[in-house]
Amino acid sequence: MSRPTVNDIAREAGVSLATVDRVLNARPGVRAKTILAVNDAIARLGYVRDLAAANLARSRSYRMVVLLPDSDSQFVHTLAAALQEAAALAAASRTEMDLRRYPPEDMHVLAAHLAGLQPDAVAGVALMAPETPVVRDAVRALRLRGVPVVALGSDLPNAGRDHFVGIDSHAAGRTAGVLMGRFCRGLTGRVLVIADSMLLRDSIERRRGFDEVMLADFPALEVLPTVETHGAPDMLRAVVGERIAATPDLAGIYLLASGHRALAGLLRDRGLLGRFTVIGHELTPHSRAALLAGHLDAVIAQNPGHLARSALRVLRAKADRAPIDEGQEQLRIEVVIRENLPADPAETRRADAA
Amino acid sequence: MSRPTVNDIAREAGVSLATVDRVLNARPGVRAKTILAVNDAIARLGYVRDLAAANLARSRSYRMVVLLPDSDSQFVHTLAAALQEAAALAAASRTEMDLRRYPPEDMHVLAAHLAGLQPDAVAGVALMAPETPVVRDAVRALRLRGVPVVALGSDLPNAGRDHFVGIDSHAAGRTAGVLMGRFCRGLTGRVLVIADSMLLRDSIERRRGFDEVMLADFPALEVLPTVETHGAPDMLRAVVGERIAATPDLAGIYLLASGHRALAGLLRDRGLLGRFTVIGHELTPHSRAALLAGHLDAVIAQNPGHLARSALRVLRAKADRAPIDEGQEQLRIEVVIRENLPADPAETRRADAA
DNA sequence: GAATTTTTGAGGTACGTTCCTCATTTTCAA
DNA sequence: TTGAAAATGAGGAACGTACCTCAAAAATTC
Repeated sequence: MSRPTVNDIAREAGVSLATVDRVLNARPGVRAKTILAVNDAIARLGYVRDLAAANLARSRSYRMVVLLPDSDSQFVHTLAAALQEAAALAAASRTEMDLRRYPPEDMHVLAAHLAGLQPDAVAGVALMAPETPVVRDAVRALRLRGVPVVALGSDLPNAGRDHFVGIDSHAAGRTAGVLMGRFCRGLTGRVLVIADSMLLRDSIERRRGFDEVMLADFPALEVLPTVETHGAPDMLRAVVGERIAATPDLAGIYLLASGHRALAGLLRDRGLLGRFTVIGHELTPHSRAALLAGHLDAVIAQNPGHLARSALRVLRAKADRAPIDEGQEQLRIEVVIRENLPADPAETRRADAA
Repeated sequence: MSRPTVNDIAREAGVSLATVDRVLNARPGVRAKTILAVNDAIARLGYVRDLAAANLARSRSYRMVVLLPDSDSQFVHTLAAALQEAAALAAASRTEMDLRRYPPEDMHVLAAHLAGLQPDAVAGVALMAPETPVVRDAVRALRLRGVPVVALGSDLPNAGRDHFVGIDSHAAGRTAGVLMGRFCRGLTGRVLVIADSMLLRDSIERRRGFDEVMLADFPALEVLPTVETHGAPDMLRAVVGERIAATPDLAGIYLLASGHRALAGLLRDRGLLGRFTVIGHELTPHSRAALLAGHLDAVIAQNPGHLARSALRVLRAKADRAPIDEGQEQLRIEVVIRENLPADPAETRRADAA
């Protein structure tokens, strides 16, 4: 009738509750034959462990440490907010989050942070960091001490992280390339690429994907060398301004990372708004505003809420040694234009309050 | 130190456990003043109800009925599979799903189905159906009997559903319009629109959004009247074939609903593959194949897995009278092109098995 | 076949909440 | 001031699982 319980399994398998428990929780002291009998009964009855009861009985709680760079990037801010929100929800299932920031320029501080984590006090770690040797070693050491590690937003493939939550930067760059090429259909000209720094793996991969597509499919467009702004708006205005002036046949601008506001300001001042196809990454208040105003044609994004929830869910699964629902944790490479811009979460909250 | 429990609240508020329980579960028989005192204590302690324990104690299980049209549409198939998968996961939290099909041509059968549901045996209903008067009345009656109803994929705004899980068809149509217009940059010509039936609300709204954008922003493109195929591939080949022949300056084709395979076949036979910009809706095995082959330029989609999980989560929240996390339940209008095509879930499973 | 080890059984407590009963106290209106 | 009604307290059982102990049974070794 109703769902079978451990007691039903015991009866069905003709063993005691204690034995069923030993099998279910992989405790020692059970003959292989008995294990099989129990598993048989489980399969016959279609037993599914009641997670609610199990977690309650364990009375275990999970402290997840999340490490983000302490940069003033809007994406990081948005992600931090999404993480807080996800953590508030996760609190109902005994998961708490400890969100920490580290100075983005010094990976030794991050490594020291990781080295200082006590395995018995931390159920898992999610971090967003570039894969430098220092970080790689720190992550490896942490995993050796038994702490699951999830790479957040930016992958750490060679650090042996347990999971990566985020999108494939190379495919994201390709997507940007296709949109740029198609939005510029019929045009012959050049495309300017702007990055914070080409030392970051994400930017490199985006650029690589972008170039691949442009070269193969849109030969009428020539992609210029990357202009680096180091996150400084002034630098962007100066360098990009000079480049625009020097490129009469400019068809498009590809913004690899941040700088939406500075670029919009520059174009506005020069009366160039809407003259080029502009494509960028990540949905932030600035890029959202630019999309709405029509200064920006498309954004390639990942959903920060999804990113945050996935990170916590995956860490929880890893901590429980439970399987992961790949379908649910697969982040999508979103293409956002003005028409499919999702409602602003801040707006929604304001409307709710009213 | 550790998380506060109901007992801590009782102590903090200076009342008994029974009173705390009455307040927490909105049971009658507590003075307003006392309620305030308890809520104060809750806020002071930062109490968060332990869902695991609460659900266990309730030992309530939730039977959700999901009703889908028994059409051979690939989207419905995909959604059904996603629902089964979501239900398997939800089983761990005492939620089971009863997926039923109804003949798509007869809303009276659906209405009878709804009328036959026992409120005490069903915790909630999700249904995908056009908003005919019969359906509207059946939904209203069901809600009056206390069963939460969620509209799935296609909204039922005038039936008073508790929630809509899906995307805004009008905005989806606008998105399709912008892509069509931009992908056809520089061209002057006509756009063919193909629908199963223009009696379906979704198709009407998509078309309306599409037209708005085309008219306002892309005057060089003229949108032709909708061709209806009634879901029949033969009909599509015949009618669309004739229309294509009659339209020498055809620039694009907008597929409002199904028919990806038939259209690809038709274009292939005539040697017209890749000649027009083709934009469609929903990611299915057929549209996926067409994207990969390059016969289809973009698809406007909603994530069926997300749709399924949202539906079950929202029903559960409604059944518990719990608040809904809007951010999480907000479906995105996805733009899918070849470069950001998510991994095929079937492929992933096969790879896992290997 | 005795001694030892391994496996199994029986029974209990705990987790944090829900929901019940019954007794007692407080409040309010007549 | 009294009587009825409303509010509160005290206590306990239950949900399904985890985890503990101790005793009994079975299997293994010499």
